[in-house]
Amino acid sequence: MTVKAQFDHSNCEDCPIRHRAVCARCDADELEELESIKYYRSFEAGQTIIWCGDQMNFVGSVVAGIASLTQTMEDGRTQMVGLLLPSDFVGRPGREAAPYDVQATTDVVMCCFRKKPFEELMATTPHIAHRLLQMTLDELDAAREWMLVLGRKTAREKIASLLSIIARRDASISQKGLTGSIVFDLPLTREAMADYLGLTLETVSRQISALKKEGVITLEGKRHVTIPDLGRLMEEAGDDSDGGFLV
Amino acid sequence: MTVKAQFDHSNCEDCPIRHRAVCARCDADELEELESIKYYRSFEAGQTIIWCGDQMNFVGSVVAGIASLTQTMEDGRTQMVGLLLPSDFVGRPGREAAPYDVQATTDVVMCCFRKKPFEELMATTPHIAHRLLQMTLDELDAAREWMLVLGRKTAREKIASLLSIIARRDASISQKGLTGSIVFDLPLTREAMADYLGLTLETVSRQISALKKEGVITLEGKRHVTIPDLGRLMEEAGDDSDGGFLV
DNA sequence: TGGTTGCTTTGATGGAGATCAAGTGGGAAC
DNA sequence: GTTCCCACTTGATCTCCATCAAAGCAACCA
Repeated sequence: MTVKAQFDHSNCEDCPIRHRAVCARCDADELEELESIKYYRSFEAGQTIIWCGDQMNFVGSVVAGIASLTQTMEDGRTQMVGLLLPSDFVGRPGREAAPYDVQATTDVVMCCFRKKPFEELMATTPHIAHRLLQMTLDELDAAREWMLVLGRKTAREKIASLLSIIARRDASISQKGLTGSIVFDLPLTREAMADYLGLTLETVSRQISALKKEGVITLEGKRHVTIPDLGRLMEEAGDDSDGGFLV
Repeated sequence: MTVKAQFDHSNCEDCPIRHRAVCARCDADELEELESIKYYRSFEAGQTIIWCGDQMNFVGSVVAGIASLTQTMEDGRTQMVGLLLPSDFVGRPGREAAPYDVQATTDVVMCCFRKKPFEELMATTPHIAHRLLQMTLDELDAAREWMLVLGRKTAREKIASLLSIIARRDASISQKGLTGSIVFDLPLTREAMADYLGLTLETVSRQISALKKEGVITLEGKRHVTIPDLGRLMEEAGDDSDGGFLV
């Protein structure tokens, strides 16, 4: 087994997969064990990747597309509790059952590792465990920041918060306009946004219309968004943080 | 260094400290290193243990009392994002700054470990890192379950959810009544409950009065609560889960 | 004893967002 | 081209909770 003491991810920029957790390409150079237990799975939009309560026999990272973590009450009320963008990790080493549904919001490609071998690898490779702890702490911070959004922000602020998260997260992938404006396609339906924000889809629609009318955002069609001034949007979100934790 | 491969916490029942993370007494038998870097700190109710953004130079567990994790917006709106009961762990190995305020809700005693030595210990003691990962995953699950409460539950359900958490958490400490009823003292002011639930203190007060009038709970004074039927309360909370993740 | 202070309760009112209900528009299938 | 379907928008109304305001109550102090 050849394991370097430290990961060097300076070359990850070229890696289309960009795993934060276990970059399938980058790490492969360092950990052939990872490579050997790796496989890919595809899911169609709307498909449920993991059902709440199911046995989980793999962990992995989202390579392409968007997946969501969702909790549902008996009467059907649902709350999205996490958004998985490319490079985000899925799975709980050391856990049997999934604590919530994982759904493909768009078409999704995942890079998976069978759980058992991955856990064994983790046990023998301290820095993978350490990396996983760091990532879990990031997720925890994101979840807690989102609790502020859910508990205390107005509908308008909630929308602005979500848009600025996606903008900042997407900005690294999509092009920034010449004037510094950010352009991206909303990867979520109004209903999915509502589920994430603890609102109804009608309220989401109304607030987006309002932001559009006031020039905070521009819409082409229903999904193509331009944000001329991210600072303005973040003010609308009541956002004093750098948003580093979020999603 | 004498480190057993596995922790045996079967004797923790007698341990008043009951650390889930690093039981100061129990682990001391196994890890004298932990003992050597351990110290205690006391905080008065209302005192801020850690300010958001501060350098954190220790990690530790709550030994007695209740602490809360709080986020505050510029305009003063605040949201509690976590409740730390005795045995809960505080701190982010590998992190510099605290992501939110930690406040003593009641008088608090903490068992602390200086961060640097603790991290070094973690690096050389895989199962401590593993234990920390498990705990962080627990916290993440709790945070996400709370997102459902904040996003989708009514005021009444929120109150019932909070009461049943405290009841289940406290039940192991306080006595269960003869009829199976649970008795405990609310460790939070109405305002603190409101901050946790994303409500106003008036709404909290009204909902508690309503639950009392309908016999779901009994109040002696303002804080002493009896829950005659936990099942009933959990129905009120809209709670289908076993609540295993929460707090 | 009376006053202050902090926590809590209760009442009256208003508003943000939910709910119910049409209606729009664009893409795919026929 | 027409039809259907789905995501979305917009309008009307209602309701739950926030807000503002006042008062109750226990502990503590002078």
